[in-house]
Amino acid sequence: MANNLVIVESPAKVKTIKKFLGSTYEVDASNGHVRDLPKSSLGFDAEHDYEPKYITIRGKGDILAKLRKEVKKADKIYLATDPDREGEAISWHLMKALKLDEAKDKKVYRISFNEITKNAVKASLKAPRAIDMNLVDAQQTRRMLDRMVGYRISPLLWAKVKRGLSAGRVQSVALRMICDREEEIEAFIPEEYWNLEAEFSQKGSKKTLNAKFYGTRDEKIAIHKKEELDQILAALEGKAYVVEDIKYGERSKKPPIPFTTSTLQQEASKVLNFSTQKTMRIAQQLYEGVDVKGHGTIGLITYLRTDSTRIADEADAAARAYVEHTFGTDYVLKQDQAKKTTGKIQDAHEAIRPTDITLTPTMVKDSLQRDQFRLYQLIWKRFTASRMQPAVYTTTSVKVAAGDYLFTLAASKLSFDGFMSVYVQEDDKEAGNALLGKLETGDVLSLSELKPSQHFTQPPAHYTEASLVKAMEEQGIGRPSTYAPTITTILARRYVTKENKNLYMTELGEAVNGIMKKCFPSIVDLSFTANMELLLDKVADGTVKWKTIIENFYPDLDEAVATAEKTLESVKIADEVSDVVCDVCGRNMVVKYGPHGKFLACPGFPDCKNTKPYLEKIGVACPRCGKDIVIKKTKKGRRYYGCENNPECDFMSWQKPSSERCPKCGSYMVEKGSKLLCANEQCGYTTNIKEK
DNA sequence: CAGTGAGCGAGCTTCCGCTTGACTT
Repeated sequence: MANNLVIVESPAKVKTIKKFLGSTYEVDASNGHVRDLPKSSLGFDAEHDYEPKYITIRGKGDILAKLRKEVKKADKIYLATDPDREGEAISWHLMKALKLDEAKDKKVYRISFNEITKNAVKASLKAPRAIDMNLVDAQQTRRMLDRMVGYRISPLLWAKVKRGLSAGRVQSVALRMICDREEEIEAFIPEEYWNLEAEFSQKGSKKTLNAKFYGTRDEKIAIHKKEELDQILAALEGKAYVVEDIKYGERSKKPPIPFTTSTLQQEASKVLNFSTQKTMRIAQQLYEGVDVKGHGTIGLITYLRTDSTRIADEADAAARAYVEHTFGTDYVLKQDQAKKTTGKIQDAHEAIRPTDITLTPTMVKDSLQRDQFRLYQLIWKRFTASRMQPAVYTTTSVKVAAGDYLFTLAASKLSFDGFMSVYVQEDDKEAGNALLGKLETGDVLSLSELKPSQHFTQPPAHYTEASLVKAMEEQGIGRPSTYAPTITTILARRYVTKENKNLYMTELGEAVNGIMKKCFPSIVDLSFTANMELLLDKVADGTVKWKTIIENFYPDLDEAVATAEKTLESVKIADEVSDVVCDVCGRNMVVKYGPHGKFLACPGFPDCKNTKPYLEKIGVACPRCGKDIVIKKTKKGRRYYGCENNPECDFMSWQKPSSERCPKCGSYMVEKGSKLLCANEQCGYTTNIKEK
């Protein structure tokens, strides 16, 4: 009996695939890449043909050791890493690291499947092939270009700006996009404009109809100034509002397509207020498996890092059956509509969907933590909706004439909810006009009020994590596995800060972006990655040798770095000065960043090595001793409030103390959400925080 | 969701992409 070994990337797949293949197959995972360029050096020598040097990635030694043992026992080895550029390279590295190319007594195959279903996995075994070295070379090119950019430019930033900084093909462009947007916002000049609404009353109802000013019969008029508005208002004085034309129609709204990593991150940010990192952390938990009562431990969603909207045929059929059973035949998406959501041919993974649609959010609610439940519910609803019919609105658009002017009135009514019976997005919720009676041409409407309103055009919005991910995806920059980590990096380098949900560039970020644009304009050009991909495609199809690309790129980069080293002025970013005086030498202390966050240091370093913890005052006096209350953090990073006079005063509180006093017992009060609670539990007095 | 609270820390850093933990911002 043959002993077979199948190696995949993700350990979460192992159990499922083992179940498909039976006892003659051992299945194990590489946990991603196993070898890489060394962390401590460039990893290739420009003088010696750019031959890359690969070593085992730290922490992957044990995994390789285990794989070696299993290889020993096997006759046939199937390299079943993901069907994409990185996956092909992982297979090649595995072959090298496990010395499979030297084991003459064993057969080694490359197989691939792009969904974890029994059919797909079984079929892959029947179509084994050799490793595609062109594809591997494309990956090596990508890897080396990234290494060159990152490891040659970062040290320049250490020398010219500050230690620990970094630059890279992806992060530097992400930063650039944020900086460009901020420049647009600063350069924006708001323009005044006016809207004019006519509000009509409807017989026997409090509900009004609202028509928008359009212009004359011949042209649409935009109102820019108050004077223009006043002229129109004067002309409208005393005029009758007559229905001149009515059109009835139908409008449909398409169901959403299933989630990819990027759209999941965007929607989870919008609906659940999750950061990209949080979304991925919780999705990973759902993917790895949760103990669901009555089902044991099961993975609730498919793979979470994907750019495909493709759905396995089995899952599509199951979803249609579920929708038909639950909502009725009318609600099932017509077959031809669904085909349009099919992704590219070579996508490694399916869309993100529930593994079993019959496990409804309600059924698993008790087995999940709150955030797990909320994210699962979002994914479940989105996928279910994607297999459902469009929603249909009947629409009425009315032209209302008043003298020479025209108003337009649009009303719509949902006539078939379709997918919206499960999945409603924010922008679907806004209420429009609801037409109660029937209108006829010639009807005179009774005007209750003319409502002019002044507006100004708005600058583009700041990027949020979600909108940055969307923009990066549109530009082809970064991959599903790197969107969240890239944001974490530019935040960690303090190029960017996050306030509420918005990303703002810092002085440091602006300086680094300036250097990049000046010294490496082609690398921070938004089209750099797209051009790189075109070249990599040529390597993948065998028309260009990978070293040709490297040889054409590196000398130019080398020269640009050398020039910058010579000509670029050092940039000094001043530390933020605090009002805390150094008790050793009397200078004002400055804010520094250590591994645990901010701290205060003497600007005289290294002569004066005095440091103090950074304390942020909240402007509230300590209820016990009257000194300032400061924000502190526990070892675990949780925020609490304490007295700056600690340890003399031991006042501490989890909740934010308020300067208000309890009117009932005179004790101090704390804020909790929008409530103000008395800190004295026996008292129990609560009130709402006053609006300011 | 409930229970939960500290005093460090400034010189060898850095890339992207594949994967999962360890351990905080």
